[in-house]
Amino acid sequence: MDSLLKRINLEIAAIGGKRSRSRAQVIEVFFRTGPHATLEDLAQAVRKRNRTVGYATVYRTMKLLAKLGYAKELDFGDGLKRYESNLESHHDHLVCQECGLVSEFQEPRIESLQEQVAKQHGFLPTMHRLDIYGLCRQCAVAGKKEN
Amino acid sequence: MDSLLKRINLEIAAIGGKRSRSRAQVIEVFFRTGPHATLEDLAQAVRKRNRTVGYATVYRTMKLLAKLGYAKELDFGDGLKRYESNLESHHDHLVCQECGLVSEFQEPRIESLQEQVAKQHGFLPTMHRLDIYGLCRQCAVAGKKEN
DNA sequence: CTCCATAGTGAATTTGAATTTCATTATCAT
DNA sequence: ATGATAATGAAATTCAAATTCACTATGGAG
Ligand SMILES: [Mn+2]
Ligand SMILES: [Mn+2]
Ligand SMILES: [Zn+2]
Ligand SMILES: [Zn+2]
Repeated sequence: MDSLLKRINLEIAAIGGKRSRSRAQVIEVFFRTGPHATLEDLAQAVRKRNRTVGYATVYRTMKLLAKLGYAKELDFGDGLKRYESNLESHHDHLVCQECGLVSEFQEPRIESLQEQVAKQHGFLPTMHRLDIYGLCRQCAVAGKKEN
Repeated sequence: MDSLLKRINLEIAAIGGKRSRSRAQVIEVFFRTGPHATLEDLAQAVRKRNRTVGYATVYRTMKLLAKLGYAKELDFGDGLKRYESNLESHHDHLVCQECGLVSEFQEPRIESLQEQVAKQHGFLPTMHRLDIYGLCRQCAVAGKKEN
């Protein structure tokens, strides 16, 4: 974590940036917070530790982390941007439309089929997004009982 | 097309709605326009035919078509809502990050693997979104030449 | 160390697509 | 025809996100 922050600061310096306490705090909170946190979530968590940090800095820092490749921007269609660490391996998402639970999965066969599809279209893929929406186990069971 | 509008009007009546000239024009333009049109695109097209139609009516009508199941809302992450007809069969999208070209594909093996994944997680899927981002054939070629 | 160009900050403001409001008009069952 | 109410369009509002700007902090040059 400390070495991670050091590495990030090096990269920031490499592109002509300086260090700052606020930004370091945002980065630390981000990597300590669970995945799929909204900007609001992150801002709350940061400001709980240091009230003086402004929303703008949280927003700017997350954009920066995304640019450097450390964070991924997510959008599950609820009008809120979410972020997750890009250090863990690639995965896709199951999003519960009832309770908002987001779970993750990996399916190499889907990944490879996507590559095939892209190739067939002469398309050079750089990323993809696969979100499956529906009801999580809990909410599916609860829904059945209501009938 | 005419019978489609009639069918839609019947469904609208069934839920206590009335008909209107403006709405009929929006619906007609929507089904005549290519897929993945933004709300702005649709509003422009409608107003080209009839200046008096307000943006609000275009927006409301598209939301209504989505609710009735005739239109699908799309979001390719550029901050603009897009709509496509839901009468054609399901497909996913290849989105060029350079020129904006959106192409479509169907891959039943991916669809079926998604079902499997959902089932494994006790998840009851209602829909999914798979977008592959990258460079279309044209832009990939153009990019190579620049190096 | 001191200087100082410039990156970073946070409060406040702005942006911009989408939605909502509201007074008016259009639809349609009776 | 009448009246209840759905639909309209201009304008106002919403809201997350981005931007502005006066000020502060950083860090390389000398
Ligand atoms: Mn995730
Ligand atoms: Mn499509
Ligand atoms: Zn759930
Ligand atoms: Zn292209």
